[in-house]
Amino acid sequence: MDTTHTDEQQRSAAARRRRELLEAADRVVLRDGPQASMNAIAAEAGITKPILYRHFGDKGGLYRALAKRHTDALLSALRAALDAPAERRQRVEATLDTYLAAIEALPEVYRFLMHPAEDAHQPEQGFDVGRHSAPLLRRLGEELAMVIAERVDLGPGSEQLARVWGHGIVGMMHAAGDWWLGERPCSREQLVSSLADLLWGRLAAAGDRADGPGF
Amino acid sequence: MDTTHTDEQQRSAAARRRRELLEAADRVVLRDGPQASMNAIAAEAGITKPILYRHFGDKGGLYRALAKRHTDALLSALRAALDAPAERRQRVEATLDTYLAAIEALPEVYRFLMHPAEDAHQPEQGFDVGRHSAPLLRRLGEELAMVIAERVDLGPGSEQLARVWGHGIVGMMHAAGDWWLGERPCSREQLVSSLADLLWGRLAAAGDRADGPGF
DNA sequence: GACTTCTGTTACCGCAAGTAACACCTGGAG
DNA sequence: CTCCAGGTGTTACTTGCGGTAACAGAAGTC
Repeated sequence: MDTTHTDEQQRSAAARRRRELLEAADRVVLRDGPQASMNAIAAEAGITKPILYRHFGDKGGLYRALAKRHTDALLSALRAALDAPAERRQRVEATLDTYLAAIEALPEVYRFLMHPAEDAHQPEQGFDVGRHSAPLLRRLGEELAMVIAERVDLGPGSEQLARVWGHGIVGMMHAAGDWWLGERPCSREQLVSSLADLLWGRLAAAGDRADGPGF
Repeated sequence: MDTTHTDEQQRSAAARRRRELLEAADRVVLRDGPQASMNAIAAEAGITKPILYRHFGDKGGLYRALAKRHTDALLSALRAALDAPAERRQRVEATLDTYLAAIEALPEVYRFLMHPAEDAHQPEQGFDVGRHSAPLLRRLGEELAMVIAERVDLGPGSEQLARVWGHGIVGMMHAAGDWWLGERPCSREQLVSSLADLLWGRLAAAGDRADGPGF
């Protein structure tokens, strides 16, 4: 082609710019929390607001682009743990541990993805993360359901059972991880094995205590 | 004791007013979704903004008061199911069913408690529910942990195990319920028994499918 | 009648999302 | 060389929210 701007060059330039903007947004969000303003993000990127809006449409669009990066990274790590060649319990534990290690390593990213507007000292402006955290959990749940359905022999109604379990297990992992990240009541290994024990029916198998009719 | 305003009368009048305001806020939130504005709530109550602020401090205060009502109601229903005299599996199922019945009966309340800013067509102003949904789930998790710890014989480390399980089970129930409420893929009874099966270790007990190394 | 206290109001501030309108550069077309 | 097209970027604005003075009336107390 010619010496100058072809369409492809323009497109790749735009994509590169988009990546730069996303990285700037990432820095600001990780520094200021989820209530980072569009002005602040634009300033971090060295530009002004309307450019952000030209690239991402609105704040939700920017957020979605930002969340997709992290979400995809987490998902591929989980898939790897889930597909490793080992027996079931080990793989469940590895998957739980991968998730917990991820949220432990980058708690700001995690909080940004899952919790809207942490410290709203001023008004409550902030990324509407709640609306988008559901999609992440849903994706995880569906993904896990697929894996369960295609690997475990559950008899009739297996598909529905697998989906219920997929979402339920993801929710268990998420809630326990959220609580653990806040209080750090035990080591990661302990948490992993406790959760795996739960999934392995230890609650059902345990005996009642001396007092009361038992749980 | 005069003919008119004693302190107690004033206090009870203030409390009654507060209840009226909360009921108005409830109506607006349930009609307009979580992004209901303070102006709209004040208008519904037949007054103007500053009065709301005198009563509740700020928007978060109003939200907390609003959430506490629903949360307390849900919690007492769950406690009843959890404390019923029956064997463990039946009580687990009854508790799950109570929770699911509650969110099924009043999905708007549920969404308000759990999901921030549903339809932000305008900006993303809305109640910062995410910050407060965590407390609800935490309360549920801790409550369940107490029940488990005092009823089930778990041997050494039982307290930590019970807390992990409490939060994990609550998260499982929450995520599965959220997904079920959105997609309605099966009946409530089916969901309940599927989740109970999961807790009873059916995932661990199931065999591998013909292909692959098994999950 | 003055003083407090509770009710309520109007009018404003600050700040954030989002937009319109304008300015600049750079390369190709007549 | 000039004019146009499409990208970059800007300033300045609107709208709508949370939140807050500052003020006004009613009613009981001294």
